[in-house]
Amino acid sequence: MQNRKVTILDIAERASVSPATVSRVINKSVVVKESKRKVVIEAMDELGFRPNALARGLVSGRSMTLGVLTQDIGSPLYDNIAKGIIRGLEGSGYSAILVDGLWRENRELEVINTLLDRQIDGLVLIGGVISEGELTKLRKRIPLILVGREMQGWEDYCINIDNFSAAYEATKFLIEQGHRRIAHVKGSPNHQDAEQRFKGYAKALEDSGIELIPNLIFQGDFFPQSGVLAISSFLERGDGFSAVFAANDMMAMGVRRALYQRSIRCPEDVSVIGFDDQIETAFLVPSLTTMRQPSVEMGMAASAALLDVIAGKPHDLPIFKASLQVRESTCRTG
Amino acid sequence: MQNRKVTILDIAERASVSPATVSRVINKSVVVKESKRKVVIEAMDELGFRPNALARGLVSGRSMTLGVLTQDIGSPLYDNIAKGIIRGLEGSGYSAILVDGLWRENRELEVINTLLDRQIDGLVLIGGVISEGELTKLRKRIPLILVGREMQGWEDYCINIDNFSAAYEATKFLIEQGHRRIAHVKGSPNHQDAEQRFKGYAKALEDSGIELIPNLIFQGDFFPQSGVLAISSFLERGDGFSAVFAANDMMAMGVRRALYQRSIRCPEDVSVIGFDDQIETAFLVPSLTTMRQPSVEMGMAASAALLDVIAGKPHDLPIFKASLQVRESTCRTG
DNA sequence: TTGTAAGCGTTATCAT
DNA sequence: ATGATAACGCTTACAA
Repeated sequence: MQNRKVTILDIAERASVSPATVSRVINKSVVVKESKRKVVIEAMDELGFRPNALARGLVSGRSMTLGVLTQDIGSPLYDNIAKGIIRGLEGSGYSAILVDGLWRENRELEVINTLLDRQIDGLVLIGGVISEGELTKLRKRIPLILVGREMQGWEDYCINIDNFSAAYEATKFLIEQGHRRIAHVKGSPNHQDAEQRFKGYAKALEDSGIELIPNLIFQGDFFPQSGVLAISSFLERGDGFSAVFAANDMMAMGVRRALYQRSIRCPEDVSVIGFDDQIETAFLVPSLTTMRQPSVEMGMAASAALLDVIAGKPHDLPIFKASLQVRESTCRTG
Repeated sequence: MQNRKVTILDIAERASVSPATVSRVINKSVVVKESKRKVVIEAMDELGFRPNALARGLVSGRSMTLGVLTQDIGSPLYDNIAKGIIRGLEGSGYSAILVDGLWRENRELEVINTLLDRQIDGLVLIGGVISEGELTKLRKRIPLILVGREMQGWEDYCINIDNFSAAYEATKFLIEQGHRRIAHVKGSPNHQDAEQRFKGYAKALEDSGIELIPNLIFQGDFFPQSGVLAISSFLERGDGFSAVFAANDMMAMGVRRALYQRSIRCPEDVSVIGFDDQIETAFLVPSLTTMRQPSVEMGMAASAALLDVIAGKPHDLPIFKASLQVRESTCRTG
């Protein structure tokens, strides 16, 4: 399509210097006499030179590329984390290759391999179900940061909110509002955060001397439809409830929808609380009470930390906390 | 971190063949005698060999990488398109580098340059505000597909729904339901789809002999809050309305919310129609009538077409149409 | 069918 | 401060 690629040799020739000097100018690695530097810069401008990142990566061993393994492009939470990661790379010279693991370990391992083939300098894993054994192997090969997932003995490289405590707080809030029969819509099986949220919910009930009723627990999948199904299930099984804690906002929307269809008022008859605080929740009718997760900030922290790790600098991870956003979908009862 | 990278030379030595033969086995480019092939494969397995994508790209001139320029990671529509693109790459050997243009031409051009530096084999542009002049230059340099954007004389490489017609249809639907005073919340300025939707709206009114009332048009930004502000504006200016057409679903949610806060019933007092059909809309209360846009499919078509273009094969683009999803937020009036 | 060898466009290691 | 020159790991003529 084009005449020919302009290389460092062309610049060297035009500026009457050696290729090495051109390289030095590009990389600002060692000082080059100002007069030469100027000629080189001019030559690069005139010829429209752009360095070939592949060649640089090959010889330098640094590809300036990071891998990002997400699990579900299109999920509001994960997309926000990814957005934060990519935003955190701005101006760093690094780019991100984004791949989708689809919450399947085999697929995850496969796409990680394609990332490694591309000589990525570091990797961010968002969620996922890769076994700890594989993770242990992986972290020996490449700088690694986990977001939305935890791993024993690897705390310094994990960015997460405390899902257990957050769910505990959400449930406790409902209890303080006088609720005793609190249903729960679980997130997808095998998702660490979903498990933690369930456990926090259970513990809050226990600490308040409230019995956990299996009929009031529904196995959802983080999509709205499962919130709808949850309500059907609860109603069918006949154990009354005055509040529902859904493990994310989309399921909470489904819950709210199902209540409406059965003319059960929210929050007067049933309070609903979600999780994540995706942007839409504040605009629902009624607006949704939820646990906010600072997803974009978490993503930014992830790339910042990863860049430090790659540079061999000490990194520190901010502590992220979920925060309760009380809105209209919950109220006192009793 | 690791002993040393296993290269093609190690394999060659271990299998007692030349590096070229190993390469042939990897690429299946020419037939290698089965016995040798087997030894090579074995050697690769035993040593855990993985080819270096940088080296391959450098010498072959094919990086097996595509660039994807989106404008707003975290936006439901764009994320779904990106999801489709990435999904469409599965099994092709290509990976995607995702960058964010933030709807700013300078930023877009800058990140496109970083993509070109990385020797991408093709580029998908989702939306964006790059001038046609720049696009013309760009498409001479690299295989290009546009999604969610159109360009004169470049129709064979653009994937889009007809926003004008879709908006026309949405507005016409409201008119057929008896509405005459139909407000419109516009999408962000300079966004091609927002402009088209506005034009379709205006044309539908015109064709039905309904006067367009400037006070009933609000300049939004595709975020929910602008839907809220739109209602304030309409009410303040005092021109009555019985329906609102928002240029996307998030703004429609804001509209719905604002109506609720003022005790204006939806749809009894005011009908609301959105655009995009993001997953949540079917679960709202009331569920939202909207124009569905097959975003994931469009993304998949984009990568399929791009791969064809790169391969020098003829490509054809399916025609995508928006489809009206009638739900509860609209009803007859008058 | 296979091997040899010349690159691909840089950076990095020496000297100078 | 600068210039040769050897890598980096692979593909691809060209020979054989």
